[in-house]
Amino acid sequence: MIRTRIAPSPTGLLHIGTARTALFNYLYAKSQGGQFILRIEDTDQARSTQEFEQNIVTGLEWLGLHPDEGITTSGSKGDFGPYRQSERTELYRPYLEQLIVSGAAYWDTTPLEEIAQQKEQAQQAKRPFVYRPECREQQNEYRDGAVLRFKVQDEVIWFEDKIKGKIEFDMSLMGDFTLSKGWDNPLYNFVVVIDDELMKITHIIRGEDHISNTPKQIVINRALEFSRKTFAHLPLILAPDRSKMSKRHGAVSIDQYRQEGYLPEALVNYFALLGWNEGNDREEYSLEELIQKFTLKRVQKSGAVFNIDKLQSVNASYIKALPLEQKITSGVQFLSQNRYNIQHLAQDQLERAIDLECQRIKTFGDIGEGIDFLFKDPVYDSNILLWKDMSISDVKENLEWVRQVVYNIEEKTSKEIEQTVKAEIQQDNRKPGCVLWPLRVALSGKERSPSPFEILTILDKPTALNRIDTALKLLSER
RNA sequence: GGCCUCAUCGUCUAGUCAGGUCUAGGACGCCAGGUUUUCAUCCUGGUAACAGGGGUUCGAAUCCCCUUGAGGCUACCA
Repeated sequence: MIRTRIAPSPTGLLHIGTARTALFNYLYAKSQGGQFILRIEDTDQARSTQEFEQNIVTGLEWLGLHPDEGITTSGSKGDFGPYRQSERTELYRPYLEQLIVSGAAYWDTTPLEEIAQQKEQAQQAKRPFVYRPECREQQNEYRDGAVLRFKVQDEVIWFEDKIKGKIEFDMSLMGDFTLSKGWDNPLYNFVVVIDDELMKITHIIRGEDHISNTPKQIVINRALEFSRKTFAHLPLILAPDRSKMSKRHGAVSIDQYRQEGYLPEALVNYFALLGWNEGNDREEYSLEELIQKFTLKRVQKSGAVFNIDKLQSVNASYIKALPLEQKITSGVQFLSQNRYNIQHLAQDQLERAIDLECQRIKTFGDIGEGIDFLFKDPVYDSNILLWKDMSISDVKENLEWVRQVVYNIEEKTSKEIEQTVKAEIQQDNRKPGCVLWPLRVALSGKERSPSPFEILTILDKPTALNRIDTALKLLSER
């Protein structure tokens, strides 16, 4: 059974990099009929919080990446828990003891300052610094303030990365690294090996910033005689300057995208294509389709710049493709969130407005700006009522004329209204633009908006006539 | 500095493993045209790349070497 995991630290909001790594773990597990586990790595008690954990767990589920095991919004589940490292401390001690007994690890009380000094000396002498203290060969016991170090052997450690291929490390260049601070503070590289073994993880899929941790974990894993793990290191998501994505580059938390009105399906689709493709031109995939098609072999080797324009374009097409009910649900939610007075509109009018606006927006966060005139009378500069080189009297004459047309309209759909109005225009020998531009501006108060016919299907007739009167009044005051 | 990784349009990428069908394809962006009263949508077209240098070969984006560039890691954080 293939088992993969995502093991975030709750030291911040769910990061897009973490989400993407989770997605690839999820896709690989599911494509192989395996399981996907969510473990919380909160050994760093000082920086970890409940809130961040909650944010990560809900964020992943919002994306549709439901773990088979581990921490979920409805609590912990699975047979290999606990799934929070902070609740696993007593599990680690026997393995620490085992490493000491087998001679693979030793206690070191060398003060930190002394090591730093040695390091500096080596650097000044332009020699690589490899920490191998004399006490590594002594049979020693725990003393206050001691750290447990792994006794690194001179050898070449290599592994076959499923994405990058063979990667080798000359361990004679690596110093003895720390496994645990005293008995009670086991550190990342040690803990992760124990947890992955105990949770029966088979494939470790993570960001390539972990490549240099891999040889450490391999030697620990081997010293403990654990089963071999398969590694796959994902290319990183990069900021536009090609450096690692961080807060200074703008929105990096899934939460932010959620609040701005991105769809989880769009995010998933975009992230999947950021570093993976099927080998053809296809770009649209549901989560289910990704599971069908995903292979580690087709994951890109190099980092990918996160491009917000592309994400927006993907999101826009997902919004357009949404079933009407979902457009309405999300539309209503974001309109109220953005404090638009949607009560002013009858339900069916509101629904038409949202459906209409979904053609134009890139994110649901944008909804409202373009149709605020539906919720309140617009305030605008009367100059924009003038189309091209029309005179004020010309505009007034056309508006007065079209007021009568609007007054007589009985049709309900935009298409029917359009037909009727255009027929009238033709019959009266008018230029469409001279009528329709001022009408549209009078109704919307905007230079850019949906068509007047669309607007007329949403505004009730008294409001529409009222706005035309307002426009006429504005023109008279000039 | 040391170690590791990577390298096709501005960006995401197809093509590289099994060299010729590549005057290098798609998407986003941008530009132009069409539709439209406007903007958006939609449709059509265009723009733009094999990092450089050596090999190997009849033939290299594709294989090899070097250079250059970019990124990651270098904790008693994860």
